[in-house]
Amino acid sequence: MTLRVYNTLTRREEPFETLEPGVVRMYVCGPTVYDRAHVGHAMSAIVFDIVRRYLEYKGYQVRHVMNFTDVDDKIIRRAQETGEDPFALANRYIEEFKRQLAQLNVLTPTVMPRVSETMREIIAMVQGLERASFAYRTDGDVYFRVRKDADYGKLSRRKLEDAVSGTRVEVEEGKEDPNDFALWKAQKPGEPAWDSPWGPGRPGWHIECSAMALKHLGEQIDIHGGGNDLIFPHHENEIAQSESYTGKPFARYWMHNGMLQLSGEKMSKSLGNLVTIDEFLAEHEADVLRLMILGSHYRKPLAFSDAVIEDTKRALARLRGALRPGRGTVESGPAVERLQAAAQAAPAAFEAAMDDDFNTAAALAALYDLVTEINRARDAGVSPARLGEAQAVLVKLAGVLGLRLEAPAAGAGAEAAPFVDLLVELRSKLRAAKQWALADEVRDRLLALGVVVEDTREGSVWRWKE
RNA sequence: GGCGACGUGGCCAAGUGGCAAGGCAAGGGUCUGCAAAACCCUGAUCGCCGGUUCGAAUCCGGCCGUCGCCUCCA
Repeated sequence: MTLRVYNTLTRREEPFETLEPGVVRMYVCGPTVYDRAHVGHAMSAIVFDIVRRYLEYKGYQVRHVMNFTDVDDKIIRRAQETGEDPFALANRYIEEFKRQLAQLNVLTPTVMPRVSETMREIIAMVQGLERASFAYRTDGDVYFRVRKDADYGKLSRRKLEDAVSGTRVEVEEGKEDPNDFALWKAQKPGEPAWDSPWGPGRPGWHIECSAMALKHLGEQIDIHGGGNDLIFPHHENEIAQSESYTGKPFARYWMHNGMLQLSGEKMSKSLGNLVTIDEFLAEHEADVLRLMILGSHYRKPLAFSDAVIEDTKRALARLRGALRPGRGTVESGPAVERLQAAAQAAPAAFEAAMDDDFNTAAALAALYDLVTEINRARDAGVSPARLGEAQAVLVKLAGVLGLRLEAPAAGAGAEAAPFVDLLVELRSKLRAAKQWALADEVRDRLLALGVVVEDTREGSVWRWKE
């Protein structure tokens, strides 16, 4: 099976072929670091983490670049409001986001460049565009000449005329066309600035990504990703700049994830309906957010609500429950054969789903099917060793999706375990003596302390409550 | 106003021409002293109306509804 990927540029699913065999160059737009990151940012990072993990599972070497936009109007404004140094402010949020990515089990991108570290390349690129008359200057500003770019609008399928008739295009002094966008902005009083051929100033919003992709991945890349709210104008403008500069097609596949919806609306700062990553992680595990995302297709909007979170927690408990050891002794026979057949079939079903434009919901269904078979086998008394073979497949495939499937490490768990063992053992004696009331009280009170006790045919087992 | 996406059982959500995945919830059953977990079973004429087709959730047209982009946005 070959991987097929939906390409926003062509609005179709296409077979995935890389520019260089075995290597994937992937650029994903990271956040503008002026405020705390919310779960929408996490979603984007997780979606492309899954893409990366699956590509690596398929044997590709992935060069994954995710940028930080640390030079920007909003950062400067925020810094002016708080009196903080804009670089210090940006740096703080960068470190915070990196920590959150690690907590979310997102593999560290190969490179995480910043605008402030890419200034030389940005300036060179603007100069190149100016030389080729794709750019022009007005005072200390430099604009991209949209009319000069014949296929401008091909990603968002927008015609220049449509935008012109709209009322929202801001009219700025000196622009030849309202659709022209800034490549370089002249310094205003109190703003940080870099020296350039056009005087002190800073880059416009879109040029950074073009420059960082060029610097770290080359003139042409395989995958360019981001949220679908970036299609226009950000990615449209990136294409315009990069392709006008190099004369070559920029990205082979444009991938865009859908937006997280909170009470039916897109989660965003302007609407104020957001949940920060730290707020989420304070109450739920990282696997919960990831499993929510995996449950639907990455291109579609995803419903985010307390009800969905709670459902997902229970679904996660089901996945984890399949990893319980069991105490059977059956080493062969129909139950074992059935389990082995399921374990063998699972990877193929999983890959078929993932090969179809990363259909994680269908891939998860393959995992749940395996879960059912493992549980069946356990009920049928299959030995821990035979069970373990199938469980290893489950753990491996879940790992490709970035799910850890590890129960949270209970704080004082290690020290408390012998005491819980003792209580459970004593309770077993009570049960043997049919002292039901006392036995039930022990179980109830342990549950209140976060310990789940379950009685099986082979004896009582316990685990920390999730 | 322009561009685009979506509407599948109580909820979340796959499926884009051939008997409608999966998860959660609900009901019934097995097991159990009880419980929990697990397993088995039960349930959808796929927004509405037309059309194409031997056959449509899936293609085409219309309508209704929801959402996104067009300004910063993952």
